[in-house]
Amino acid sequence: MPEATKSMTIGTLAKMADTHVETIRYYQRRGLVEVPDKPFGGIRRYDEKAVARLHFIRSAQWLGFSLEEVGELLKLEDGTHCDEARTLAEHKLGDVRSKIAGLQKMEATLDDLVGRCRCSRDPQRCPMIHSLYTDLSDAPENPDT
Amino acid sequence: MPEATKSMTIGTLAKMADTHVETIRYYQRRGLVEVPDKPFGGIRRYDEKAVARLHFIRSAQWLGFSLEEVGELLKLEDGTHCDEARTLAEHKLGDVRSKIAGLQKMEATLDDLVGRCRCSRDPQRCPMIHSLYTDLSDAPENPDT
DNA sequence: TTTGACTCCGTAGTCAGGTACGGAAGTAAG
DNA sequence: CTTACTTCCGTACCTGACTACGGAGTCAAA
Repeated sequence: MPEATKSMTIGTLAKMADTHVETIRYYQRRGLVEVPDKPFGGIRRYDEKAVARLHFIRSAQWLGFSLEEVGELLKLEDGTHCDEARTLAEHKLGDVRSKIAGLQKMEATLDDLVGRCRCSRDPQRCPMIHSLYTDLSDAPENPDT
Repeated sequence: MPEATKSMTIGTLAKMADTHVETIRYYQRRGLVEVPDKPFGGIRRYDEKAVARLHFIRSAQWLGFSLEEVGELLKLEDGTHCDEARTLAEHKLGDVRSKIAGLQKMEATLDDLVGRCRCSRDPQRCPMIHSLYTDLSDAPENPDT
């Protein structure tokens, strides 16, 4: 582990994590990112852990977790609420698995669609798209909750 | 195909699609759901196709597509822009596939977590959660766009 | 030691995706 | 024909996740 980038300012941190200062502050307000102590009347500094945390938040979000859920996932980190953590992780696992299942269904449908759609010269022959409806509408019995 | 439920009112449609009247109207405003002609001074009626469309919208949304994207997917339906449609579907497919990959990574991590987290009596022993960071933070190079 | 960029912090605005409200008009049951 | 329930349509409001703004303080290079 390189100790190179220790003590970044929030601006540098933002660049490192490919996000914006205001977004980081927003996460801090929401308790997702720690607000480091600031040296008397000085400026707060951040390290690589903050970068990693921001990456994690962005990844989890991209995968469809809300910031609230991300917060829960992040609680698993401290290792102090092991039982809770396991329960939470099990829940998330269920979540993740049904998302995967749903996406795989969509993958199959889209793949099928792309496969059939070899009708470059005859638009009339491209009606299989209708399967988008039927294939998917019976997919998730009970989306989310 | 049963022709049973022809000519539902918007309220019935909402129930059938397990959604709300106002949501349907919102989709109509966004052009995702057709507004049928109304008989002079009467009330608009909807059929099974509308139900299917609403199911589709909800499924696609649940899978992480925005209403704007859902709109694009729905354009595939008329079969008149076959090339465009295929391109669009290919894009979505790429999207879907990387989401699946990301979620599978998360699944593995969570599964591992749940497996290791057999430390009901010793919280200190639960530090593997850190893998959430490292496993995921190098996952999607370029989330969304 | 001044200047320009950056930080801090609070508050306000934005955008997506709904959700709620309210009055007028349609409709169905008794 | 009245009463109760819907529909219609417009506008306003709400939540989540940012994004922008402004004034005061900090810091580092010239």
